Amino acid sequence: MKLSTRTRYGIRAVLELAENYGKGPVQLKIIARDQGISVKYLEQLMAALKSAGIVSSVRGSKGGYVLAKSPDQVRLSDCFNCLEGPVVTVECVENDSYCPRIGDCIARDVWAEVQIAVMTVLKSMTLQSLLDKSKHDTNLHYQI
Amino acid sequence: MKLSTRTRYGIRAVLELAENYGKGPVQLKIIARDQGISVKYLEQLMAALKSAGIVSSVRGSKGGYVLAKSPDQVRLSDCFNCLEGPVVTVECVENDSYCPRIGDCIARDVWAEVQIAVMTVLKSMTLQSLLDKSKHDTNLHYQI
DNA sequence: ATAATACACTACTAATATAATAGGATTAAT
DNA sequence: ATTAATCCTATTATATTAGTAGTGTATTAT
Repeated sequence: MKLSTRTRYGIRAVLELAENYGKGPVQLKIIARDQGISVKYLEQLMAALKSAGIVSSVRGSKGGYVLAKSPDQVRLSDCFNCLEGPVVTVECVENDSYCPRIGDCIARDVWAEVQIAVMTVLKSMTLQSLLDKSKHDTNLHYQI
Repeated sequence: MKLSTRTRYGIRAVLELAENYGKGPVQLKIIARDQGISVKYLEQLMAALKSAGIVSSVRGSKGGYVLAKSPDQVRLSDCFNCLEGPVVTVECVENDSYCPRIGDCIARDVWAEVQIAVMTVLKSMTLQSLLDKSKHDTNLHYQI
């Protein structure tokens, strides 16, 4: 149950946008440089974040990306869902009609509870709450 | 963050052993048949569970596997760790010296909290508590 | 003893998913 | 027009997961 680079990179990118909220668009090449990610790969992550309504883009010269909402409106759970997909993919947890034993199955309960626990943590965090936590530090790069 | 078949199958197998606790060894071919898993694949999972001290084996004719402890002594977290590895693998959460920014990094806090949340759920469950939950049902197969 | 049974160990292969790269199209500012 | 940026699609490389195969070893029943 490893975290993909998609999610790790994507959340670092979104945190960088949160830092620059209200200061105009940030270009991909800047984020890519700061975070040590390829521009082309980052493009794909931003496309996903964009269609999820988390960021929006400004095309053309002097363009870039901005957060689509204020940092306190963006939950980590939204970013995670968008980048990583459902928290714990066990088909029967997502899809009630997947398995006929759904009423009886013990193991399903385990994964369902894990799912809820992770979502609860991620829903409780916003980009703003994360920034607040570390406002005493300067020049962060969220290098996970 | 998908769950591997190793973990899904392994936990189903262990639950089957829990059901048969005190009734002598259960053969791999029986578990494999019940759970719809290949014997050869299951062998590998049981080897891991054995070296983690969760199950033990009886070799030779009439042999098989048994739980090494009573079902209320086996936490789901133990099974999970053994089969799946650390809950959320983000190197910096496991290894303090991986990244120099560890003191500053915002994102790391996210994954550390997720890790704790998942472990808390899994530690709170034992094989016995799961069996108790479904004692009104007969002939379960934990078909996730 | 010997045959049958069942776990033990190691290596290999196939399938899938992740991670990343590449190239060209579109849009906007100068 | 030119430049700088996002947008879109396809392709490739790498890693992981899932599963198969074959041989070895211990134990029991006969």
